[in-house]
Amino acid sequence: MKIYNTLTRQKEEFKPIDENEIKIYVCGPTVYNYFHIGNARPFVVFDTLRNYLEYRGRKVKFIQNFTDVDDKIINKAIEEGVSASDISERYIEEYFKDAQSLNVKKASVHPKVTENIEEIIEFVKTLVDKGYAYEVDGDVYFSTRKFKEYGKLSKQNLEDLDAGARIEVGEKKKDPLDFVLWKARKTDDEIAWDSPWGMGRPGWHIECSVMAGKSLGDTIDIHAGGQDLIFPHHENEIAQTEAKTGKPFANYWMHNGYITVDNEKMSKSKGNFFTVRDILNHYDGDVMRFFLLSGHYRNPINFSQDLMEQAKNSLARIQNTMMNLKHLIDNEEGEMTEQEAENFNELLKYKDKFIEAMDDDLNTADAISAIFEMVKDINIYIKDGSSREFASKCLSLLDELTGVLGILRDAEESEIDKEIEALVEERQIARKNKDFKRADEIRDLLKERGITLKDTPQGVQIIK
RNA sequence: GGCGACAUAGCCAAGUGGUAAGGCAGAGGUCUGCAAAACCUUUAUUCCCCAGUUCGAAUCUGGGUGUCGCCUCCA
Repeated sequence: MKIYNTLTRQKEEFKPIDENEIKIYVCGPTVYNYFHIGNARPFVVFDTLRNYLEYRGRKVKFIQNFTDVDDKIINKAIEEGVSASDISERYIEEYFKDAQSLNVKKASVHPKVTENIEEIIEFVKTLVDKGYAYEVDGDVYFSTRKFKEYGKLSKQNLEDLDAGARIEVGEKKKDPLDFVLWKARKTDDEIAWDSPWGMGRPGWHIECSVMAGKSLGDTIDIHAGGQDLIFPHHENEIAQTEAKTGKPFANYWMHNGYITVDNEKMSKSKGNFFTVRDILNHYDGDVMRFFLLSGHYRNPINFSQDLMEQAKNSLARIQNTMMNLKHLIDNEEGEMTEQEAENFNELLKYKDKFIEAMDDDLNTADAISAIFEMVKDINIYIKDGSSREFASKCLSLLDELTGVLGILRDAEESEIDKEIEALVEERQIARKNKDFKRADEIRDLLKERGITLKDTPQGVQIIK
């Protein structure tokens, strides 16, 4: 498969370090709030990458951290009069709920910063010992200019960065380009750990370097995240890690594009965000996931209700075909005819197209169009009914491909209660007697209760 | 100022040298007691503009225009 590598700014053939296990690290959320759909994009995109690699027979070790100590968490804790860990624990739990709604699987490991303090201190100590970092009044900073390749990911050079850099109030670094590895505690009640430099806590960038290295080793295959992390976060991770190990940190860097609202980047600081929790009140997680995968992951996607409606309607097309196939499986029998075997064979070309698209830097938009083409052909093939075997094989093929994208999970087979069964039965009798007034009455009645009836040659199809 | 992305139908969106995929919405039709679903037909001589390279450009090159982003916490 080909992957666009931010490091080289081109698509490259993906060659794992270890053929038997692919190592992926994705920057996870700072847990101080519900996450918004912009945050959700990398979760969904890289979960899809993982699904696809596994679908192609790879084993994947997938790490996604939780930043559970940070100014924002501390501020929120003060605001609510609770401890920082109360806040982070709460939103980690909420993360898993929303992730599940989006069909984002748990990572192989979800490391937390607070569980890696010792390793972080060790890491910082090594950098100080090697002369890459220095301490000032309990703060420890990384000497950016000492790392000769600084800027290689974001393609910035030090002089240009220098011009724009600023020293924030309270910072004691020697050079505006230096960044903090360890922060001294400011007040006595602030969450802090003991260290060679006194009580304090880790800076933001160091945690990912430490947790990635701990779970995956010095060099990993793919490091991924949102485009806004390229600079400074990922640039700093490279500097720290490569200064320490002398080896490349990650072979491939993948970055997803933003979600915009009215063509502006959605972000917590701008306040123009929609949380996944909130959107779930209006749309299924499946619709949101489909929406997020309907464009290429590196392009920006605009978010609006209108576009969510489009996504919902598009997805319904695939859904309908799958429901129709289920209905056939329940009501038809028999094995595939020769013609059906031939037809099924024809469908496999769309599976090839799907794989080809996904192999090309995870082109989910093209992969989805392959599914639509398959859906169209299936609809034609089953127009006048089909054998149970054919319907069943078509359905599992669709399941296979939609499963890789993580859309259209099998809905729970909800029991049809006796009362509804009786009404459907009554309607059938009314129809037989050409009492269409009563038949339509019943159909409308059930519609109000969220149940749609479709009269097919194979009998009544009861939906939801 | 430095670095970067994007511009394709009413909307969304692939396509990166060989003559414009797919979806949504709209219109007409077939099927149906009527519906629903589905199917058929229909919707870009043209891909922001100008110039160039080429037998051939939405795709490559140069120059514009417009939009957005990173350089400060941010997915």
